[in-house]
Amino acid sequence: MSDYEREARQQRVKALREAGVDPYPARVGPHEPIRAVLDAHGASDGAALEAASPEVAVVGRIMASRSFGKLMFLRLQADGESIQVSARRAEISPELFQFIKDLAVGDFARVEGVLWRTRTDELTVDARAVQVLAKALRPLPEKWHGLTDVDARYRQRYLDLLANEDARRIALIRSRTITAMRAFLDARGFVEVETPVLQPLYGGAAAMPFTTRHNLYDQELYLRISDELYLKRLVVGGLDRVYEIGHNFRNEGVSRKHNPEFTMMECYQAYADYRDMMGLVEDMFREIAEKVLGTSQLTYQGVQIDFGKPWARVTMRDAVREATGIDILEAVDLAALRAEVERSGLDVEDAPSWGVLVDNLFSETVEPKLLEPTFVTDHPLELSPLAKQSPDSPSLVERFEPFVAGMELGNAFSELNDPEDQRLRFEAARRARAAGDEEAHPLDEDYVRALEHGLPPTGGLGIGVDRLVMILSDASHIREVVLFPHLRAERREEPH
RNA sequence: GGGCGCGUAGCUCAAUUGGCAGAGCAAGGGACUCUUAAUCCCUAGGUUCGGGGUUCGAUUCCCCGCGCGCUCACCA
Repeated sequence: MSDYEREARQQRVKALREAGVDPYPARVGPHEPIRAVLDAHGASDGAALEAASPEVAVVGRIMASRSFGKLMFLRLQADGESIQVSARRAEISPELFQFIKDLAVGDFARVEGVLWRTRTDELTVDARAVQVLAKALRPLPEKWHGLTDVDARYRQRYLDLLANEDARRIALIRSRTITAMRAFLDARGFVEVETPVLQPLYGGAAAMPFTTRHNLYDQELYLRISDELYLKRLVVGGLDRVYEIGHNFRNEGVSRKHNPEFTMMECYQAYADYRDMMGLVEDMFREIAEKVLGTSQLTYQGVQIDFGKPWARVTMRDAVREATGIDILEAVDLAALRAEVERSGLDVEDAPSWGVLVDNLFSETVEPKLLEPTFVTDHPLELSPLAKQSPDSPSLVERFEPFVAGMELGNAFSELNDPEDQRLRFEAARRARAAGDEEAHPLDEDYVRALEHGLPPTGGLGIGVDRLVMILSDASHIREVVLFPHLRAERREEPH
């Protein structure tokens, strides 16, 4: 590939070295944040600055450069803040002036100088001394179209962050969201823990795992698809309120809402049930939105969302009945439900079991309409091997999923703590597995043993953090909220 | 995995019916003491994603491959 520009930049680096200047020095001279300079002098007018001639030193990346012969302007940017720098031939030596001229857009520098205001009243540091901090060998993206190539934006996120304000905004919203989530849980007495990512047996969700191996123990391992079973073991152990924010890995499709590696917050609260967890979600989302955005009201992809109000609550049965006229508790087995679906003329994919058919009905007729924050409750038992059976209906469990803007943001239930029931559920899943359902939950003997020692009644909740950040940042694709999303392997560029 | 679309200079994009591959920005040289996408002159920069085919001639048409996007399926 052609590297005309790169060679020119390498020449500059070489010239600096030959002149005895380290282009990548180990020490940065004294300086203050650009924000501090703006705060201290942003209100001073030109006359006041001229009288005081305040001296400042700032550091940053050179984002723009405009030269007028004996005068030049640079824009220095650091940590999202920027300030203009000037160099005036009349004020400094010819050597220093040339040195500044030889700096390139993309380079890092420290500038000591005197504050003044230009004719356009812009606060500007007039350089008196300049230290090169790091030379760039490749250029920044084009300055006003920015970087729009989607693939490049994800593969070289650093360029995206430099060129596109929105990328930075989303990264900061993500950080503040997680900070606010921690603060919320910490304040309620939840203990943050870390459980294994490498698991000898995966569980806690219905999904295909990534597999790996530990050489020394000659052991097959899985990257976790969920941390649920470990967190509940901790509740058995007396950590009554625990949570973990971490990555789960699911060896499945990639879509607007799915990244194979994603961030999940799971929390478990002893002596609580799924209704308590609904209250927790309402409080948590309201508090996070207020902390991150300053308001509980927001717009996601044109949809108005208000986390200040209580969420709508609807059972899966009522939601499906309202959308289709079919009562899933009247059509109690697969044959009956199939007949109902057929009679209704709905375009719903057939399924191998009653529970899956209910889920298909729900996904296709209800889910896209759930724009307002809504808890959908009481799912088929068969789809929920870790949730407690509903006292009102043997075919349902105490479970809910929070939906916002048609997107499922999590999952929660009253945790199944009856070890014998748990064993039966696992065995049912094992039969489904034997019948070809690759995603059926594997039997975890050690987990059943833990339940046998006693798990108190416990409410559990998982929240898809990436999707929550999508909602809060109005991002349409999960890749926008993951700094380095999963991509196909790149063909390696030839080394230079 | 299926369908549709896209791939041209470092970046953002053009290129008539199939007829000399271009512009802006960035880069190099020059002019310029008030710019904010500065302006002006000059220069350089291309395996048109890769391979094959049709044709006198392919960025353009066809086939295969690669990559990316959208979408469907999958993902409770």
